[in-house]
Amino acid sequence: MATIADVAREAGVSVSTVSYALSGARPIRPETRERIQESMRRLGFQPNAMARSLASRRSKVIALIYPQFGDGVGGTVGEFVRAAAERSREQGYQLVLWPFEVGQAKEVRNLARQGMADGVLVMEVVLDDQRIDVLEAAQVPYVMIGRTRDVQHRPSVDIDFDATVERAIEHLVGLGHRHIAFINHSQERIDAGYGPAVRAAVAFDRAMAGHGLEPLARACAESPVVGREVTADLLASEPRLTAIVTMNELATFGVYAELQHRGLAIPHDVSVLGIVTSPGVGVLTYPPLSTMHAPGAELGRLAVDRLLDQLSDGRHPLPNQLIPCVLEPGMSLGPARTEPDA
Amino acid sequence: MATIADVAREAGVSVSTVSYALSGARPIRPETRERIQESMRRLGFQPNAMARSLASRRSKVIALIYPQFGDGVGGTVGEFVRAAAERSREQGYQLVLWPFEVGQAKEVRNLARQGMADGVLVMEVVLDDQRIDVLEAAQVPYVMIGRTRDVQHRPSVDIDFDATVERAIEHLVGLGHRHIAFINHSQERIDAGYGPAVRAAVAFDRAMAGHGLEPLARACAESPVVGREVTADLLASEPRLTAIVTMNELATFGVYAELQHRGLAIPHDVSVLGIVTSPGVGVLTYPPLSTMHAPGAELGRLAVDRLLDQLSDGRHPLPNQLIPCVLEPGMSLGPARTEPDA
DNA sequence: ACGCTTCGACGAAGCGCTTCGACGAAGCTC
DNA sequence: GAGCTTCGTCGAAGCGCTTCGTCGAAGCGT
Repeated sequence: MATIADVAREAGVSVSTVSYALSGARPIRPETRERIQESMRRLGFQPNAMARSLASRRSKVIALIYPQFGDGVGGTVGEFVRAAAERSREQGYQLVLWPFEVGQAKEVRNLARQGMADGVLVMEVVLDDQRIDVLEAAQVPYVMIGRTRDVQHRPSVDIDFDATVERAIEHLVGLGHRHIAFINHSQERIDAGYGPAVRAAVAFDRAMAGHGLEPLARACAESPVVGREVTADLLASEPRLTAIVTMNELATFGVYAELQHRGLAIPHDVSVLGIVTSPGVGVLTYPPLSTMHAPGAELGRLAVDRLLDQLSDGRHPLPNQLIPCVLEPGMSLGPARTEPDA
Repeated sequence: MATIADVAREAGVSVSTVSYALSGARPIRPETRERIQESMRRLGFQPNAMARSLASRRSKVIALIYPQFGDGVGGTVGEFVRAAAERSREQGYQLVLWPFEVGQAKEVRNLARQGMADGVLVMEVVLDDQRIDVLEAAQVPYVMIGRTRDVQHRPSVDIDFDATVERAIEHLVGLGHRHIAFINHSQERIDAGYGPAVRAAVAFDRAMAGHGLEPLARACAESPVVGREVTADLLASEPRLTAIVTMNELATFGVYAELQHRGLAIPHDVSVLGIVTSPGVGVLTYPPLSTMHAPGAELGRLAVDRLLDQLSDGRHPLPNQLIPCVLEPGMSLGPARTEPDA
C-alpha cells in the first residue's frame, strides 16, 4: 500500500506538501497540486485512516448504539440505520455499531474512552439512561433518538407523536368520523414509561378533546389475538364506532380479523389507520392498511446531521427535533357510515 | 484522557512494560503487573484505538457491506447484523457499516485501501460481484453471505436451501401430503439468477422426485394480490392439492386470503408452510403460519467466525458453510385430508 | 567460581499521517 | 533599493501505541 511518503517522492515534493494538497489547509500552487494528484493516481494512494485519525485526533467515526432489531414487524430501525450510515458516508464518516443495552453503560464508557468514535448516536433511550450519563461524563458528543426524562438540554431527534396523532384524528374527523378509538401498546410498556406509548396516549386525548369528541383508548398486548379481543371490547363499549387508530402493528392484524369476523367491511363500516408503523406493513392486509409510517430514514439523516453540527462548530444544536409520521394511503379509510342511532 | 505514558509513570515502569502487561506478549512479574493494573484502574486508562491500530497494523475493525434493509417484511437482515456486531464485539472487533450497492466496487476498493478494516463481510452478493473482485485484488480477507458464480474457492456462508426444502417436503410427506405446490419468488428474480430463488426451485423438484411425487411450482410476484391469483391457479391445475410451500412472504398473505375466500380451512383442507421467512412472520396470520425461518443470527455469528479464522491463522476456512432454516411450528400444518378422488 | 541460560524490564525506532514554525523568493510600498 | 508582507514549500516534532533488540540480575550446572 502506497504511503504519503511514496507520493511525495514520486512528485518530488515534501510530505507536508502532499498533506496540504490533500486537505487544502494551506494553498498549493496549481501545477504542484496537479503533479501530486497525478502521483496519487498512479500509485493508487489512499490515505491511511488510522494514521490520519491518530495525527489529527479525529477518528471520522460515528458510533451507533442500537437496540434489538426485529421485534415486531419493524423495518423502521433498519431504515434508520441505513440512512444514518449513508449520510455518514456522504459526510466522510464511518458508522460503527455498538450493540449495547441500557445496562451496559460501562462498556459504552470504555469504548468511548478508546477514542474510536468522535460522536455517538443512541437509539431507544429510556427515561433514565445511564449510557447518556457516561457519554456526558466522557464529554463525547451525542444525539439521542427518543428522550430521557431531562430533555431540555440534551440533543435529540424523535418522532413527533403529538403531530402524528393530531393529524390522524384530523384526517378522520374530516371524513366525518366522530367515534374514534385508539389502540395503544401494552399496559406494561405504558407503565414502564415507554415514551411513544405515553406520549401518544396523551396526544390522543388532547386531539379528541380539541374536536369536542370523547376519547376511547385501550392498551393492548402486542399480539393479533389480543388485538382481536380488544376490538371486540371496543365495539361492545361503543357500538357507534366508525374508526380505529392503532399504534400496535401486531394488534392491527387482530383488528382486521375481528372486523371481518363480524362482517364489518373495511372501510365501509369501520375505517382503520395504523400510525407509527414500519414501511411496507400496509400491503400485508386486505384491504391494504392506510398507515402513517415512522420517518426512519429521515430521522437517521437528521440524527447524523445534528451530531456533525456539534462536531464541527462545537455549538449545541436545537435540543429537540421532532418529525411527524407520513400518511401512506391504503384502502382502509373511508367516510364515516351514517350513524345508525344518531 | 490518560495515555500509556501516564500509566507507566504512575506505576514506575517503562512504557513498553505497560504495553506488554496489556497484551501479554511477554512475561511480566506478577507484582509488577498488579501495580500496572492498579494504575490503569486509578487513571481510568483505556488504550487509544487509533494509536494501537497504527502501531500494530491491525485495525480490529470488520466492515459489513450490507443491502437495503426493509424490503419485504424482513427482520432477517436485522438479526444478521446484530448477531455479527455482537460476535465481533465478543472477539474484540468493531463492526462498521458500508452501505454499498453492487455497483459501488470502486468505493469499496478505496475504503479497503484506507486500512480501516481488517476484513469484510459482504451481504447479498450477486453472481458476478465486482465488490468481491476488488477485495481479492486488494488482498483483503472477506466472507460472502450468498454466493458468486465461482463459489469453489471463495469463503461464504449461506442458507442451506437444499436441506431446507428437503426437510419441508419430508415433513409434509410425513403428514401424508402427496400433492404439494411451491410458490417461489418472482420470475424476474429467477431470471436474474437470484440465488435463493434458483436454488430453491431446483431443490423442490429434486425433493419431490425423491419421494416419487410430481412437482408443482410457480413463480410469483412479491405481493398478496398476486399470491392470491397464483393460489387460485394452483388449485385449478391440481384440485387434489393439500399443501402449499411458500418462499415469498407477501404472497403468503394472498395464499391465506384465497383459501379463506374459498372456504378451505387451514390446515384441515390445505396446509401452508412458509420457508426462509423472517422471524415473527408466523404470528401475523390466523391461524399462525408454520415457518422455517432463516437463521439470520446464526449466519451472522458464523460469518464473523469464518472471517476471524482467516485473520488469525491466515488459513482459508471451508469455502462454503450452509445452515438450514429452522422449523417454527405454527398452526398451519396438519395431516393431509383424505383425497376426494384417490 | 565460572560461564551459561532464563527472566523481567528498558529504550528506541517506528506506524503514516497532521500541523506548526520557519524560510527563501517574489511582489509590494515609499 | 531597503524593508515589508505574502505565497508556496519544507523540515521536524509529535499523535499513542507496538515491538525489536538489548541488558542486568538471578538461577543453573559442573
